[in-house]
Amino acid sequence: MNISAAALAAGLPVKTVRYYADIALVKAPSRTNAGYRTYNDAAVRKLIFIRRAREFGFSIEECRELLGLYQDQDRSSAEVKRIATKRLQEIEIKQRELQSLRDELTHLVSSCRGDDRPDCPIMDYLG
Amino acid sequence: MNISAAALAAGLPVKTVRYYADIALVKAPSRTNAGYRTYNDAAVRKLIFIRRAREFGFSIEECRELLGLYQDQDRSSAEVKRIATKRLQEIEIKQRELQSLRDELTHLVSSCRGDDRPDCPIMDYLG
DNA sequence: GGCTTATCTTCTCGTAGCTGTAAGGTTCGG
DNA sequence: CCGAACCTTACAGCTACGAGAAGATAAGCC
Repeated sequence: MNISAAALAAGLPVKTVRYYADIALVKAPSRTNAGYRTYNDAAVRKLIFIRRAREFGFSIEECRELLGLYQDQDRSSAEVKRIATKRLQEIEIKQRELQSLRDELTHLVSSCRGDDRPDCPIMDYLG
Repeated sequence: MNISAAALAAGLPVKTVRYYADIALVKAPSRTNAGYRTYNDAAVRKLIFIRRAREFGFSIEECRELLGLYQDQDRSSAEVKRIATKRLQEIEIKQRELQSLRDELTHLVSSCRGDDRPDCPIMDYLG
């Protein structure tokens, strides 16, 4: 499987797959004589794993750690749970931040007439 | 007022104030003979305006636009409201994304025993 | 005046996670 | 056997700064 077939199978852009190889996250298992990267099913599974982890918002370094655990027969689920819980807490913090931004902005937007006059509570608030 | 006094008054790091000058967002109104940036109250007000807008998550380019409107006597509040509404929608979209991530991750985390055995529904899901 | 220290300047590099583009080699279909 | 479609590396660019270097200037203190 060359890189475009692997990328397609993994649901990732070719550029991203090459980038992951560059940073040694998921390297191509082999190369052809001409230097083309060659992927097998196991490598594609790793790429899919990374894609899903990225969709959860895990950083590349966290993905690297998770992938290590994925391939570790002797892992403890506690370690996985610890990383996931950390991410969950980050999400919750972000949510609270967004909620307070939203509340404030909603208030400002709804109190702005939005006509062709310059008076504007949004500007008043910012200035 | 030199840059550190202005930064303090605006509640921004010096580095950020210099950066805003570099990108012509808020330039220092003047310079001393030695080349030191000199700020006045009007410039500090602009910096504060930008800080507040950034806290709402507006991009630098949006801040530039908002600052233009801030200084425009003939602005229409409709234009301000349009930009703010756009930001509000982005926040709402982000919130929904985070909520579904949170739901999924919460489910996975709570179903993971988190002991020293390798069995883990989080890994099962990702792999 | 002179000395030390704080502050200023510009400059470049680094961050995260890619994406775009250029210049060139390889492979494949007709 | 030729052009199209693929592959390679390498480098620039994106956001919004932050870190750090090297050197000029200012300010405080005696």
